[in-house]
Amino acid sequence: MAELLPVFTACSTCPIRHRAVCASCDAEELDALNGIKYYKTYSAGQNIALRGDALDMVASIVAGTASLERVTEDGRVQMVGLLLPSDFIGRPGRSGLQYDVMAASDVTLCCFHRKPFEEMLDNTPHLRERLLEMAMDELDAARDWMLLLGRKTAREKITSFIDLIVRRSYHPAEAKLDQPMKIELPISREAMANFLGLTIETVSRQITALKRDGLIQIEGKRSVTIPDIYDLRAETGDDEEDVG
Amino acid sequence: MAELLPVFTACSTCPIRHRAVCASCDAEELDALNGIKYYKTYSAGQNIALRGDALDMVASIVAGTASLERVTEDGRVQMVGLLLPSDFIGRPGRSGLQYDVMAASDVTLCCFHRKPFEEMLDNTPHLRERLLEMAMDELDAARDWMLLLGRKTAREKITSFIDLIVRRSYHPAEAKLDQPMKIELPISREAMANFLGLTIETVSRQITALKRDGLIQIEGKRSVTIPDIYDLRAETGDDEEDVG
DNA sequence: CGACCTATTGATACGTATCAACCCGAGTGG
DNA sequence: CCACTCGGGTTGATACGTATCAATAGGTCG
Repeated sequence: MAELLPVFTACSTCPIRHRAVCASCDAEELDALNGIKYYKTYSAGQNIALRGDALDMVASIVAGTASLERVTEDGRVQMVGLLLPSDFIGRPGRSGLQYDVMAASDVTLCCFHRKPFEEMLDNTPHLRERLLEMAMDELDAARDWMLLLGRKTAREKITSFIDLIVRRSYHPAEAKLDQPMKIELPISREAMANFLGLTIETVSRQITALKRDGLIQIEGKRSVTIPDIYDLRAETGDDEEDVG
Repeated sequence: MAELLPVFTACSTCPIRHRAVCASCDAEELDALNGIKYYKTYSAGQNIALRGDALDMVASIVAGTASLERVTEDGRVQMVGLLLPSDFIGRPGRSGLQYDVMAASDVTLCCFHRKPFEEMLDNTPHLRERLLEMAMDELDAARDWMLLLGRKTAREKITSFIDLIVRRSYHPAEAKLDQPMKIELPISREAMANFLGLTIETVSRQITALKRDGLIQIEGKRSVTIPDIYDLRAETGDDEEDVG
């Protein structure tokens, strides 16, 4: 099931080197991190850790997609975090997990045992600085997401999600917004439903409707082409104002 | 409208001294902060800053309640942050606001101009450490909130909100959970609706229903007595597991 | 080929939104 | 001191969007 994933040994060749928690570390700091890291892989569907567990590591996602999920007493599931490569798992200073961490696809993690990582945090201002930056970015993203969950229609939710994946798939500099764009949905319909606070049936129906309306084309189940990203964004319900 | 609020001049007598961003500062660091702080008040309903504005300060809430809000293009409003005393406003390293900041009641802020505060961050490890801690706490809270917005029923949303206010109103140590508890709702019905992703009418109806069911008693509009907090919590939809 | 999993499509139910009327207390002005 | 207005809140009737229940389709693997 899990295809063999390459093992990266040198941080300098790491694909997430410039976006992850180590992004602003200098060569010396990187050396120190390099000494305590280890890689770990999970296959799609596996849970990486469960709510209430003591997780004695923190990690960066090197490849694949993980999700954070919360569940009601009677089993309704809400995704509360979508973690793509370079995103960070775990909370320094606290080992008790607040949510389930799931591998949405095959996932490779660059892990650090909690203790040595926390010690490094104390000695490495760059590291804590970058972690704060990332936490605040996630907080902003979480707030966008709350608007989506609380106030958007099913159609707006789907278009917003596709736009989110577009934005994470293209570097802003190299994106050609006036040409058709193509993305791979990183998660299944069920995971999308859990992300968006919908049922799988509603997700499916809305995707069909967007296809019918010519806003997207679908090849297979996961591959989406957006003929005009502006047309799609006009359906997200978002204020146009370009912030951030 | 805005009653006169006391002006605090010494950090040592500040009511939020031990919970705010300055909580883990020592006397010397506090002195430095004290030198650059200034107080500012807003009256209920005023907006403190709007999305897209450049906010050249950061601040702690000393008294009152503020909210962060996001709005769709056609005016639907979702609250994305509920800021109570000791909570922090603003983002070091970025002046462009991602959301509107509103005074939900009369509010007193302890403000710092952005530049000197950011300089202090660089020289004061305790400060950045505490800020990271607070950002991660808010992230956890935001994720609970996402479960609420995405998957909970109206009744569960209301009971969850009341429980949230209970938890913020009583220090865990001094709370007597087996006795009736009394709180003041810090925000209007409309603000509750925007917090919970509901309409004001639904909020009103659910409160009436909880009253009818004997789970709460209401005096006036804002004062709520909870005869049995466990009964109320049984209605929140939350997994009982005590985490965090 | 059959079993299984994911996704799609259809019919209906239900929860919350919407539209509308009304209530209540506080301010305001005659 | 009463009539009026205004904002916030409650209650009622109905509409509508999404959930639910159910059947079917398509792809993959044994």
